[in-house]
Amino acid sequence: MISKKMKYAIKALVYIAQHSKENSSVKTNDIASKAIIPKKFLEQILLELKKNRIVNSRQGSMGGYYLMKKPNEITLAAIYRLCEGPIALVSCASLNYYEPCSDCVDEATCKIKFALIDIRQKTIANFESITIATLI
Amino acid sequence: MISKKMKYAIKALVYIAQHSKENSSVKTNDIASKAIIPKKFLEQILLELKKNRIVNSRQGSMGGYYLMKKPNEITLAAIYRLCEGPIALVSCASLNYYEPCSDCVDEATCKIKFALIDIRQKTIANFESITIATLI
DNA sequence: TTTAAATCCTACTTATTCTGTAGAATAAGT
DNA sequence: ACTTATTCTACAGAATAAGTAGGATTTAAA
Repeated sequence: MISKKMKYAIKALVYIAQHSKENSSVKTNDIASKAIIPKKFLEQILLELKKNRIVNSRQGSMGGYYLMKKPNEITLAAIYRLCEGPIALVSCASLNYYEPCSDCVDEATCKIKFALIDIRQKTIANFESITIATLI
Repeated sequence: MISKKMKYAIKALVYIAQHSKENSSVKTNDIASKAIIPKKFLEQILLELKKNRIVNSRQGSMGGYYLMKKPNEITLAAIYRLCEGPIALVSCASLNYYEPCSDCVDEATCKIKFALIDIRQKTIANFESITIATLI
């Protein structure tokens, strides 16, 4: 199960994609009330999405958030990595966040590792097939 | 990422599958020391695997654990559900543990739900393709 | 029948993560 | 200046993770 953070992130991105017209931005307040997300929690999430260049923002009274990428370029995989961490089920099966298992007996012959690398590949493919565009 | 509990469960099941001969059982102590798993934690995990009829046990000095199913009948999906809960990423996309989202705006038209039901199906297929037999 | 060795059971602990809140600083438009 | 937004940092309460502790129970063998 994903965290509420990730669910809110998805809902917020979908909302922004649906409600931003040409050169416009969407306010945190609107997203929070319409998509039913605790506002102060949402602020933090949007800030993190901004740090990762998925959205950008304008401050001030005409401010708000807007997407920095096309909806079909924002994949579930990217959101997952941001909110939940590595997609791999164990660190030794991760490409970007590889770490040996502290309780590993023999990594070279560990069949669990190879099986979970296979799962990771399939999961990434699944997660990349879904984007904000498919959720609008 | 899976919990240590689940990783230990997998390792223990693999160890039992590898080391139980005809009518024999495997001791917690052996599993713990050879597979590098904290013993008291492992006890709890094996107890839970027993409650779920994946393993069975004998008490006493010749006691220990043995598989209740064939290795190829113990799927990653079953172990996951036992250790981590539902496979679905959100409760509203779960079949066995369905619950509506508390923050849902309109479930009937929620595209996130449908996308995550799709992900669930694919994940289940992936998790069922791996069994203890493939990890021996 | 006693004893040793194993599982079984319940409770507790410690650290971390999750899910938010609070409040002030900063920026921009009117 | 004033209003309205984002930005930043800190904090708090609850839940979960990852074990530990200690004894009760069961069984086989001496």
